[in-house]
Amino acid sequence: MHSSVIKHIKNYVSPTPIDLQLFTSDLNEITVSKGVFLLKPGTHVQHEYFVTKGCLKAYYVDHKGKRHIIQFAVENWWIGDFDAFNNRESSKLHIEAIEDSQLLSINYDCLQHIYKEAPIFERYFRILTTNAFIAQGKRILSAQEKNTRERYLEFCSSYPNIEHRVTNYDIANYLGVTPENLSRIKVS
Amino acid sequence: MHSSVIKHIKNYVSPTPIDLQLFTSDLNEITVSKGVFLLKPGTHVQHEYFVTKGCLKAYYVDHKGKRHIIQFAVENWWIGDFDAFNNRESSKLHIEAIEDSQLLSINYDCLQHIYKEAPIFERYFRILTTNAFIAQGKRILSAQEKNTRERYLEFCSSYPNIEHRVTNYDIANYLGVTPENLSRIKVS
DNA sequence: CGTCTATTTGAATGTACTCAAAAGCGGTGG
DNA sequence: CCACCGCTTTTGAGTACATTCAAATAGACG
Repeated sequence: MHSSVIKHIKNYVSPTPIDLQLFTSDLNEITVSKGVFLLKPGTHVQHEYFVTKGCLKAYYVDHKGKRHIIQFAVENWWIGDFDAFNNRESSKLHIEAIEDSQLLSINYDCLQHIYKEAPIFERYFRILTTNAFIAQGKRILSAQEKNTRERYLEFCSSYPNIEHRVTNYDIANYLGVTPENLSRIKVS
Repeated sequence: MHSSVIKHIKNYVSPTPIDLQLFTSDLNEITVSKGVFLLKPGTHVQHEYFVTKGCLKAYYVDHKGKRHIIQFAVENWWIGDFDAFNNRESSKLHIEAIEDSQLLSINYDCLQHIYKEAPIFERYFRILTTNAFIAQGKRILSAQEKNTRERYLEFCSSYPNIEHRVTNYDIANYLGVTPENLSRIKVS
């Protein structure tokens, strides 16, 4: 039942069976239906989540009521409010299931314990975070350098098939444009 | 001579003297004058750099010849082409000294050796990268949510005093606006 | 002092935005 | 099975903000 996360881990590092046992014994399985919130603003964030099935979105609602999609997560992605989780603050994000989904959750204190006992996971998350940081840097560059159409096409190729799982409304908010504008560029 | 990086490390983790000795023995001191390039595109990236004195910028030149500032680095910041460094690719960035600067460099192979011998540095860089990732996420949100003036003021407060060390031209490129536009918002 | 670069100002253009409304689509219940 | 409801997508018109191109001014550095 933890096979997908084990496979993911082994893509990056080579843990011993004991390391893996330590890690997976702290995971909990969660099932959420489409439309259900895993997290809402103001919550004390105790967990991060690995998606084994389904699709979710994390978004921020600004002071004008505008929604900004921080990330989508499909199978084999981690999702959470990383700022709140790591800095022990209350959440500023909504995390909502876009499809019926299955997740594995890891608790903050458990993760600290894992880091202490099995530093290989320090390495695993260092590598994941480095990759995420690099990808996010490219997202900034892309927003500065490219127009809406180019960014939309880039988005579709970097999250394959996601345009069929997610509304244009959400994609527009991810790209930082209005749904009207995204619609227009798709037509012409 | 490595005191500033040691102090920085101790802000995040608690290495043993042996760990520190291992780390600092692999550092090399570098002095660069204003205007000198530490890195140019197409170079095989072997090092990342810790700034002990001075100020540098990392930027990308796109296919239209436009410059995009990826990051500035002042005292106690790490700078480098993280994508190229971590993925063993050739550089896509320019890194240039804005002031006469002093740096400590760490070699890729040395760093892998350090990770193996002293996993505490795996932790150090995991924490730094996590913080950088979170800060960068805020930069994306800020660009979507705020206008140029608000972003400029935010920039000045998050990099204190940097507006006196860096040209408006560079700040505009960092913010993803034209120098003309930045000039206008500062007047009115 | 002269040159080179950075900054400011001006005018015209363009892209994306807002507000508004219509059309399309999917799901639910009668 | 169809009618209705809510949400998403599309279309339209007017507006705002940043851009481009051009030129003048100011500042830094040798």
